[in-house]
Amino acid sequence: MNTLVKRSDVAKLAGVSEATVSRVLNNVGPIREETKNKVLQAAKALNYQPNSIAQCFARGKSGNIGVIVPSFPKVHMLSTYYFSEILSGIGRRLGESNYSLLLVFQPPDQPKNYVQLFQSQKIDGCIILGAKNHESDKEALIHLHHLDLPFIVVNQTYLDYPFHTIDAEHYEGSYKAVSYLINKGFRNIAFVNGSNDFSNSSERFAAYKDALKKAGIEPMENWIFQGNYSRSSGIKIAKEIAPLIPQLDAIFAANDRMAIGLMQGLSELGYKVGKDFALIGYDDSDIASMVNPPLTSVKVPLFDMGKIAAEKIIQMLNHEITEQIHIRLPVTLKERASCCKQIT
Amino acid sequence: MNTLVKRSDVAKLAGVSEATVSRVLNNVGPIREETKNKVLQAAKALNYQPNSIAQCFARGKSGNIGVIVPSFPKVHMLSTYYFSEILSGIGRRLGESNYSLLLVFQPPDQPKNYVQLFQSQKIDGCIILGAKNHESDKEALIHLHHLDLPFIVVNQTYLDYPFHTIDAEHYEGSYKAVSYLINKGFRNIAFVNGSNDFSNSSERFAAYKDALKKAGIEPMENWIFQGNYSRSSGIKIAKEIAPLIPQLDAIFAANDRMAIGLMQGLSELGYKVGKDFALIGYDDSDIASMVNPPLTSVKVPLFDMGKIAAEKIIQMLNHEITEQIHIRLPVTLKERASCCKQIT
DNA sequence: AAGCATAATGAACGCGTGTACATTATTTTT
DNA sequence: AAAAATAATGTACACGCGTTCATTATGCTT
Repeated sequence: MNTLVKRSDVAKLAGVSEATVSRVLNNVGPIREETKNKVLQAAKALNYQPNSIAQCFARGKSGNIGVIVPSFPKVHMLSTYYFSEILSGIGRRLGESNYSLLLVFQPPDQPKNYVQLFQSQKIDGCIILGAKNHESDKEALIHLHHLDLPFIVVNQTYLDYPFHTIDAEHYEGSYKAVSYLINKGFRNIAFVNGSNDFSNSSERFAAYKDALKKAGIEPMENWIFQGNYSRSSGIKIAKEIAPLIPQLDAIFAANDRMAIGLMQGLSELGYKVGKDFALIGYDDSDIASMVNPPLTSVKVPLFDMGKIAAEKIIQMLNHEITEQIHIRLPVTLKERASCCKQIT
Repeated sequence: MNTLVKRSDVAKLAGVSEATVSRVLNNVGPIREETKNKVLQAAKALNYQPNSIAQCFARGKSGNIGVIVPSFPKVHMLSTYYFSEILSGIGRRLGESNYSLLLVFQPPDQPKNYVQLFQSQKIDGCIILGAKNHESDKEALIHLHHLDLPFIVVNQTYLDYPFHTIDAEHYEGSYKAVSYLINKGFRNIAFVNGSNDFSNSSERFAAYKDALKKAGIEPMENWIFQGNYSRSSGIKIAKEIAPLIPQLDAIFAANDRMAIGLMQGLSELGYKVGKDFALIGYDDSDIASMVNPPLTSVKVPLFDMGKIAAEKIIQMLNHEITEQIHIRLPVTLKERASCCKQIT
């Protein structure tokens, strides 16, 4: 890789001007077939590869889509089914495009400044994962929005702001989950939610209450718990929930990791899923089918959400989008053995 | 984001030349304190952000480190503890540097050409994950190596080639695992390996045989199975292995996913881990502690491997590395309940 | 065959930065 | 105080490409 082949080399070999080389390679303007062949042949002979940076510089675009991954203390965000699936989806779509995927790990405890990424021209657009309802997060997004920068938020809905978002029907999903339990004959259903920083959580909570009420069941204040979407929080809550088990039929957890934490925690205390209580998780992550009994869960099309997010960002960069994007994908209930408790 | 602030704007406001602005911001050459302050103030006032692309262009470097993620049909590679942990480690280290992380998903079935990424100046160096022993993979790496391009291979060792590699002590890890089983009194130990495309697999296999022989046990040809590191392959192999269970004490699986597949498959056939046979996995992924019984596993410092890979690539780009890198990190055995079978 | 429209190509420049070299201001040396 | 050394700043250009504008070749009309 001593001296890279550049456009001028190709031009010289082909016996044409640099402009012609550029035109041939970019397919612009009318070109005589013969010239075209000469150029292509020369480019091939020299194994010419346009300098991406120079192209970007000349075009005034980076050709990169930034994907912002949040960071939480002690957790490797990517090692979470949720994020990795979305990221895979994004990668799949971008792989089919000419854009590159710039992975940006949001440093913890630092004020978020996505605008800088645009100002420095590092990215042309960005996809934001794991945004919270915090003021600081919202401000960062508002800042982007005010500058009319192309970005899209995945799996987080902001009611008060017209951001472009891709989300899933978490209200419906949770409603389905709880209704499913009710239809199975369970009536005493606890709810273990994740952090309220995410709109997902609020939606799930609302649906939980509504589904119960619809069935004529009054939600019980002390049957509602709050974890942080981690397995350990599920284990912790298991201890609080255990004394209530005699009265409880079922538990609805806001994600699979917490559900598994509950399973494990309660199991240690002598309560078995599918026997002493039913359990339903959320996300339908890979682990749902690995535990015993397998976990009934609400399947969220995370991969597709990533794909669509990438798709939409590309469209935005092509100015093919005029209206606000607010896509919500449907979710489905994946039945497994964790809800098989016999009603007594 | 109408018109971006550029160096000339800062120079004008500060009343100095552009070169001086550049010098102040890059900390080169002697600068009068007063001038420095003027420039910094002007830059701040205008909220100046250097154009990253222009910088890269001028410097002749992209400032990107490419991370190559392989793709296999039907699997989202990232959603695998293995890859996501390594990637997180890489991200952590790069986040502390000035390099950006360009995530490159290797399209399936396409001839690999990493050189192109360098020729187009998209990346300055790269970290390759999931490389195989296939000719095509090796050729791609040899090509890189011949051109003296900075790259490092993670978790794959090539004996015949002087590539830079970061790996873990998989021979020792497997030896430990098998010896552990033997020390616990198990003597009839089956081995379920993953694809032979990976050096990891060969190492594990060799250690399995050696550990047995060391204990005076002759490895049995028909107690050796081959999966592909997926859970479904574990489930499939469970059917083959079931008839042997009466004679078998224990199974050593080359990764956790297959181990869990075995657990599930054998469980369906009536054989319980920790009762009818002992089971030990590999990777110590998050799922190991989620299953029941929890899976004893060999813990591989994937996150650290990623961190070190990034560290080394940065050093290579700084020309701080002269000798071949061939790091192998130690692994440890993580004991859990899956090896508690009572010897009869 | 002259005139004109259009196709095909070349020449020249800008993109925003880093930096080598030239120039001027300041300090040190004698 | 003059000369020399050094600090501080400015000028000019390169980096490799896309692209506008100018120019030349070709084909078509009358």
